[in-house]
Amino acid sequence: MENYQTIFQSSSSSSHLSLLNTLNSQAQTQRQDHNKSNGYSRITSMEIPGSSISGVTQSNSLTGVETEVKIGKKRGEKISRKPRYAFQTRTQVDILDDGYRWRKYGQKAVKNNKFPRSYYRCTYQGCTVKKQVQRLSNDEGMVVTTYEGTHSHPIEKSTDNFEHILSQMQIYPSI
DNA sequence: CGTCTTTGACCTGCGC
DNA sequence: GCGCAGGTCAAAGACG
Repeated sequence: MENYQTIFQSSSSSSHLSLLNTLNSQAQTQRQDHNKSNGYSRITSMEIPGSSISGVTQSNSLTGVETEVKIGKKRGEKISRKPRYAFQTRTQVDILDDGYRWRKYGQKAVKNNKFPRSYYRCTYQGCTVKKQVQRLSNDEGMVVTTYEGTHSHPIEKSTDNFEHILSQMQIYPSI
């Protein structure tokens, strides 16, 4: 029954979607090439010139990590796969305002990390996208945001700052 | 009153 | 089989 959409609806103002869509396409192509079983099979880096997120001037670099996840651990359901993208962001704020509405549904202490990991789910009806946010203990200025799945709907609010950042992202094929 | 966060319990996978 | 770690659920409370 779970039908995870990977096709974005057209939205003229959704550069976030465009970017993630690009990543998704790349990831799928690379997945065919490298066909690793699981884990972080590919790393994508992005350089962002001085920028601000939600009014906080920070991020100089982002690192995107694409991987695949087995899901369906929900009480005996079938196992399927979802793309997952991790972005390392150097910022003082944990929550990047990416234009979507998120509801926090959990927080867990992570081993070897003094900061907890937070779990968020997109609140758009029918959207199953999740994200995890975690601050690195060995680099307190670095926040890792992991997106799981892709949005099948337009952004709900305008986030010029974030769009500006994304628009300047340069995607490197690999590390 | 609706929405969101907090937080402990619960479930599952994995390594030993 | 057991214990640990990661991920999710859901009740209760906070907040606008």
